[in-house]
Amino acid sequence: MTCSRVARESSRLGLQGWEGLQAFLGHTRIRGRIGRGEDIVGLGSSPKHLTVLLEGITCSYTRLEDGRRQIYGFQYSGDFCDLHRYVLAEADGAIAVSALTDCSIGTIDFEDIDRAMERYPDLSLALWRVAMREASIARVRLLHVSRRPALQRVAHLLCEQLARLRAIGIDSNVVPLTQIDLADAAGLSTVHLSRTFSSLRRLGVLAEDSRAIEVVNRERLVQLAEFNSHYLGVPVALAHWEVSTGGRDA
Amino acid sequence: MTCSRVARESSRLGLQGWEGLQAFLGHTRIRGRIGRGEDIVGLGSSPKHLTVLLEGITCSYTRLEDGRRQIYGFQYSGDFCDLHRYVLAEADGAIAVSALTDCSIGTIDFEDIDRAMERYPDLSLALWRVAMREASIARVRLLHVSRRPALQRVAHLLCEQLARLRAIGIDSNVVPLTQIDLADAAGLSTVHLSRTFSSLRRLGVLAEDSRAIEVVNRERLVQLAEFNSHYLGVPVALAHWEVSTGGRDA
DNA sequence: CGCATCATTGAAGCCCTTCAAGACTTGTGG
DNA sequence: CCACAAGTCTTGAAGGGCTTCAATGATGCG
Repeated sequence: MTCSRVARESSRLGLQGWEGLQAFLGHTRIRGRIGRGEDIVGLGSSPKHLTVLLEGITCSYTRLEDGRRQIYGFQYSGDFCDLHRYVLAEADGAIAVSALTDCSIGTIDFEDIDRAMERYPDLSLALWRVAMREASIARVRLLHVSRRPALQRVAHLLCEQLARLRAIGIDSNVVPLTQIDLADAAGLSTVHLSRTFSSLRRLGVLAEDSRAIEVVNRERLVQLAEFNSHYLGVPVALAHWEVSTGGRDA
Repeated sequence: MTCSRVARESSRLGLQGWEGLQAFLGHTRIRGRIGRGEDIVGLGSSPKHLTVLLEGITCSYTRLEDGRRQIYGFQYSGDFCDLHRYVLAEADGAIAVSALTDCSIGTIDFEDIDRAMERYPDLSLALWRVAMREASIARVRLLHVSRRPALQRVAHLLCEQLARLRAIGIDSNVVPLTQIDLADAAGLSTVHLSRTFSSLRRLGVLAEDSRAIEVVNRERLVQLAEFNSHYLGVPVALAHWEVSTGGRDA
């Protein structure tokens, strides 16, 4: 079941050939579980394989000397954790990935990717496209952090997470992150993020009582954020292919 | 002479095979001159070709409804202006490119790229790598805009421009941009950027008198910015290949 | 020479940060 | 089952970095 997520992710992001998809994903090795808070890809490390998130939520981030964290993006079930490392392995050791919930992960050796791309040249275009979507997300975040006040910035972040969750089949109104995570992604202090949440509750966008981050007025949220999901590259047709990795599931 | 810049850019960014390089760059068509301030790639448009900057400086940016501009990156002679559009043509019409100085540009049809990549599969990896370097720059900017005060942010931006200019053979202490451009890239108001420049002059980093943005103490600037050029992927060996595009030079 | 662009400086004020303390939740062990 | 600890969230108060508004100076181009 987790494996189908990988397929879905790949399919929705532009992998067009079924064969290439198989060739690529067939090499996924189930690696087992990672506890919440642990690093999946460390700051200095550069393993020779790609990490696939099978279940759970992770974030890519860097830490400043003083310990503050900047989150570049979130990964959900089926996302690649460190695709940027495939072409810039040496250059981009500055980005780490850590588990925000308990996760289960798989890996695909770079060598296997190399070989799959030799047989299916379109695969590299597909992966390039996936990587560029992440880049788009970072650019949009830059725009908001740079130019938008906290309320819109947070609203946009919430919209984005809901849209991405929906894209992998989770149609919920709850954003499964902590305020701390959102603050580190939005470039705000946790204190001010909490105050921003108060405003959003007062505006009737977030649930007043719920302990979870629950959106009760999606339309208003989108409107506040001036959210346009275009940059997420949500597909026209969302295929739901099933694929077996043939792995020993942990 | 402008054409050699294209070759140099490509070579320094990981294009390893001479043949693939030729096959790719041979399709460059000289398009002529663009005046300062003009848009090279508009906000809604999506032409079916790649734009190569042969001479001059451009920036990629988006504009908010109120007219404010966020600059994502600068392009110098030899850089691609809109490589992101090759794999995400539809999705990323939100980014425009405009000329910050008078420029001369060339184009390469997407179709020609497709064909070159069929013959030289490594070409797609090379271009992917080039695109990822841009993404790295955007991520580093996000980090600074999000977490660093104006002084360090501006210092870092200046370091980056000097490093990139040096990488294309321009070893100058002058950053050929306006304060307005830098402010829009750093996410600061022009007023505060001007004040930040005052500080940098008082610190002996920028020239006191010069009207241009002239760095007189590079070491101190790097130190202030905590600059590490790693993310720019500066090559170990910087080849200086010459290549003729065989075009009618405008 | 006049006009547009760019740069500088002052003043007022707001958004957000930091510090600090307390409430609430969750899980863990006695 | 309760006590305790650790993590998360909330709220208040003080202060600072940056923005906006406004006016002026400097530069360069037709």
